[in-house]
Amino acid sequence: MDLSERKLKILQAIVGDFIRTAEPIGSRTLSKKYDMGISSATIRNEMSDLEELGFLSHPHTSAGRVPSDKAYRLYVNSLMEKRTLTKQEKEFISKKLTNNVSELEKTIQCAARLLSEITQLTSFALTPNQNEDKLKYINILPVDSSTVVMMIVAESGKVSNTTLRLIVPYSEDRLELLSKSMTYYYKGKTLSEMLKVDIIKNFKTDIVALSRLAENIMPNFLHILEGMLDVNLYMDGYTNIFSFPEYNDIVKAKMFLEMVNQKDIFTNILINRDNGMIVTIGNENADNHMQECSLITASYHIDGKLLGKLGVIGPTRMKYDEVISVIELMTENLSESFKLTGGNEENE
Amino acid sequence: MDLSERKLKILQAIVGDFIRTAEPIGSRTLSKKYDMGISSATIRNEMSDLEELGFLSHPHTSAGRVPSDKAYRLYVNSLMEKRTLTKQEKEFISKKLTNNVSELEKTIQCAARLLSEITQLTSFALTPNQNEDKLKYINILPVDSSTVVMMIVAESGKVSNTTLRLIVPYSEDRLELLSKSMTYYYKGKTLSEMLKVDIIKNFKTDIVALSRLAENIMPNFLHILEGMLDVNLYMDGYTNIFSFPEYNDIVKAKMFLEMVNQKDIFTNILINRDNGMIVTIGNENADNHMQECSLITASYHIDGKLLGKLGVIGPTRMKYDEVISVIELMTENLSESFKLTGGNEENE
DNA sequence: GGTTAGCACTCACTGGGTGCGAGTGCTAAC
DNA sequence: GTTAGCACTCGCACCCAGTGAGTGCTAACC
Repeated sequence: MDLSERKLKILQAIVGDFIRTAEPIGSRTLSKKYDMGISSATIRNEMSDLEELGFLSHPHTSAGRVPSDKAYRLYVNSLMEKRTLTKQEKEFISKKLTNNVSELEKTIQCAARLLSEITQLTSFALTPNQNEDKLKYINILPVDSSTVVMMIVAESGKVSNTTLRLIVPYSEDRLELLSKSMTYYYKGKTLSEMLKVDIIKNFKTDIVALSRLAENIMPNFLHILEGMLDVNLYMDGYTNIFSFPEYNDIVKAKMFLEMVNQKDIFTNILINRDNGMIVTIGNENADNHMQECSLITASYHIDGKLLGKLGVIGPTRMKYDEVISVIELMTENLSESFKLTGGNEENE
Repeated sequence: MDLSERKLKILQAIVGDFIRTAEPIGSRTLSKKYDMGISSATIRNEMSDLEELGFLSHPHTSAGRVPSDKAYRLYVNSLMEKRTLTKQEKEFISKKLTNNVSELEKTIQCAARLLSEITQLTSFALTPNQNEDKLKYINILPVDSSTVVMMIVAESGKVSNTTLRLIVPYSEDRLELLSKSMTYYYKGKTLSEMLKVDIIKNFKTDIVALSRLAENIMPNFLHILEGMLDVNLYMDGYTNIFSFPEYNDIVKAKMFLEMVNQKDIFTNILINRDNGMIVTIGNENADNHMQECSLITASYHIDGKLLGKLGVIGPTRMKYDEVISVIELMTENLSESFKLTGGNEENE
């Protein structure tokens, strides 16, 4: 199954050209464009072999050849020359990303936008999964006679707060006691562990005096915890798909847009993907509606722990070399900037 | 310029039919479908008059008539019968909206989704403009030796917090003093007033002992304030546009999607619109790319003060009666539920 | 045996031609 | 003022032939 040097060269030329032009590549075109020292007839024979091996296909008898998913896979794995970004490009990216780094969610959103601008594809960024994040403290502060703010601070620096209107009376002392007790009780537990414990029951028995207040607050507490565990998906560049001639078909464009707009499904696919740089091409994607797309994701981390994801989705005919390099650089930049500034972030 | 009863009836029939079918309406079709007691020839004469008056137009000589923007305007203003929603529909909407009312942003996001589901159009919801919201208090809390959480609470109940990494040392006392001083200084000022004051300068002179700490915190403070003033735009149902045959043209679909995806521009258009139920049809829209669209917005309020907006955008051929009724009901519901639960919200 | 020139063949695409049908505008009669 | 009748218009679907890019095969060449 090892291909000859010449076959590889031909395949590389076809994939490269097709990525650029979206037109099926003919043998004569190839022989004229690249001086390989062989005639179009010879190229035809080689192409025929490559087709038999599953690397190329024919839209119809009298058309040129089109690379298959298998060909793209070979291209990505070994034929493709990794694109090294210029210093300007690198600086541009890191400048844009470190600009307003003080807010995690906004930086991630900004990364998605930047990625779609550079690659001209549909991009997405997933905020970190906070499952393993541990509780630092809980603070309940008075706002007015019936309103309090509940604030949950995690070790990563993530903060969540919610304004609650209470139906039972409270005093500042009691609020403070409740905050302290809850902090004492949960400190060091991960957020998902906290969700699993039957909080209300435990509190009822432990701190009887506060039970009514606690009963009022606890359901909200659970709700906030759930909100903290949610990952957010930011997407950008939906309409970039229109610049690909293969999506000039209204039905195809519609299907693509409907797919990427089903955020719940899409988020799930992303969450369940392995970490690191992952490229899945066409039929390698499990999802039915993604059989004509390639999905590239990479993960970034915060203090080496919480993992979020960043990537693009587009037609299988995409500039893999460029896109991979850009995503690589961006995830590095993100991880770096989150490490340096620590938890300097605004939460949701 | 007053139209005869008969002309109005014909016009109403044409607009109604065209909204349903998207097909130009012919005189014979009309005479067969509606028993008006006049022949197709008479209808043709009336149609010809209506065309001269600018209410109808001809795609080409041998096609039926299509309503103009002027006709839609007349239809919306006087011909249309207001659609009264059934009890089931009303209950469905209010149930969906009050479901997770504890979080303002999420409720608004949910409203946008619901609206696009019901109307099958592209919907949007704008979070309230917080310009007039006044400061309640500022609280800066320690997280670890170099990290603090800054929390800004507004009178409406809106809370914003940001984790800051400080480069100067601090003590709990100093943080508390700074919080108290800032609160004292800004309490009762609106958020936009706070932005305008040269905060750093004032603080340098007022509280000399804390100047270094304040200097470190102030730029972030400004940044958070700006974030609190930002309105958020939630949109949903982008791909609904594909269900309209007039957008089967890939160029049109692309233009529409690119327009609504330019969130900055779109947000601006929405912010600058009058409050209350506003319908702009086709060329009544100032924006160039909206000449073939109708935009319907209504505003909801919170405690009778902060105004947000909710609405839809779609082809001029839309079910105005139904859409207007739904939006009306939803804004009422939103205003109501925000009033009842007060500031029971989670901020961003 | 690999390589190449030559040639017949395939097939999408384009553009002109045609018939159909829905609909109009006009006219003359009611 | 209303209506029937009729010529006319024009988009649309369909057919058909010409074009051109590209293939597959064969026979000759190195």
